[in-house]
Amino acid sequence: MDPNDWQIVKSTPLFGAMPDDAAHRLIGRHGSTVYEKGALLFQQGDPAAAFYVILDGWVKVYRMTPEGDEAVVGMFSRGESFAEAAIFLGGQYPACAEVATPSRLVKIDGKVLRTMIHDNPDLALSMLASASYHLKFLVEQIEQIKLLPGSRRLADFLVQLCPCQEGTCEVGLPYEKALIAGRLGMKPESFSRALAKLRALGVTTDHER
Amino acid sequence: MDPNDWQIVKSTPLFGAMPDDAAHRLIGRHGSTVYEKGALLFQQGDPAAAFYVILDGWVKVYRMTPEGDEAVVGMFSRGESFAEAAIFLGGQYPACAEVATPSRLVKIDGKVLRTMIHDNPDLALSMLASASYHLKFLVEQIEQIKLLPGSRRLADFLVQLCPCQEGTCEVGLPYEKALIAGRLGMKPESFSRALAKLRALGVTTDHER
DNA sequence: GGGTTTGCTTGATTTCCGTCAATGCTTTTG
DNA sequence: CAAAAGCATTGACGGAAATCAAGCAAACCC
Repeated sequence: MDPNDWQIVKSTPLFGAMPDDAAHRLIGRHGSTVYEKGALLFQQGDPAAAFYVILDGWVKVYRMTPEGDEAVVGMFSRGESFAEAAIFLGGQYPACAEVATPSRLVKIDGKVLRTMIHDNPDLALSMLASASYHLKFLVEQIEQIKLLPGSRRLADFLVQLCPCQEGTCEVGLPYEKALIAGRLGMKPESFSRALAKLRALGVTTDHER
Repeated sequence: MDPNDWQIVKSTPLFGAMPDDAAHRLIGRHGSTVYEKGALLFQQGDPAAAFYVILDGWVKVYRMTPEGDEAVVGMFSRGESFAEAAIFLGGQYPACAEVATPSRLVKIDGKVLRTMIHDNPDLALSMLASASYHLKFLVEQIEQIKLLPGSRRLADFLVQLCPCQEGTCEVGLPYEKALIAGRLGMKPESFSRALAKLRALGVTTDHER
């Protein structure tokens, strides 16, 4: 595996706390895989056999209703892992995952992970930390959806992207606007209007800020 | 500890997978505590030192905005544990917890838990299962809030309470209506109207169904 | 038992957001 | 280069829910 990639893997809370040889064993020999935009990684109900670490790109995790509507429950990018929790949920992914931009991912086998946890309790603690982090994120997302109007959610989202604390700054949107809209729990049209509202308060836009 | 209580504790996924002596050590000597309605267990930002198992009653877990609005992110009752994840989040509770009905709880020290996980890897696996379950629950809740109208959410909530699959049945509401409203992501007024809507479809109400 | 408090319902109004539809812009493709 | 496809914006409309405010009922308390 490329040393750069290795560094990304080691930057995750999960692998960071793990001895190198254990990490090597988990990742296995195949290393990373390249996926094109739109590729389906798994669907809700599929047997949960593996989880993923992102080396590059963005992945959308969402739920589908029988009627075909979708609700985005998470967007993940470089240095993040997702679907670890599904490994422990008794067999099935509770959501779907789709590649949102061209991406490179490392796929990690669930069975190997379980046996390794059994041997290495510290690993379990970092898995718990990772799961807890995702939990906290979801709790915050519920709070936002319940309490804040859409334009406010968008504003918060943009501020989170800003590298600087004060003054003006410019950020590139990480992925398609329709996707951001989904992530924020609204339709693309509402997203546009929310952006227009912010424009009145000094937000310029050229696909950026 | 009362044998009845002990059975409840053992019915949780967390303690069920644990040898009895380990469970005893975790719970410690004090056993259960009685809380009255409205008691604050912890607030977001408090140092996360312990988590809880419910022997009786209901506990509301919620987030507060600086403006004072609150968003309920979970309601827990007999046989459930909550705030386990916070133990692994680096020190702070990400939400508040308040006793919603008179309750009896067991408080479990986080440090003891961590050292025990270190000694007992199977325990880690059941903690992960428990955390994953909460995660899945939150994912489903986000889906519901985003995609379903309030009256539909209320209907689903009532159906979940029904013991029987078909025919008519009668259920007592587990806690105050305003709280149910919060749990479902709406205001008490909207809750009332949603109930009125269902009444047109054959739902009678006398504080029950 | 009268008075207060608390919880629930109802009404009128407003805001927000989703839907449907039309248009412009950019990118792709033959 | 022109045609087509995809994405973003904008407008008009409707429905759902929040807000403000009032009315009712049961529970609680001297």
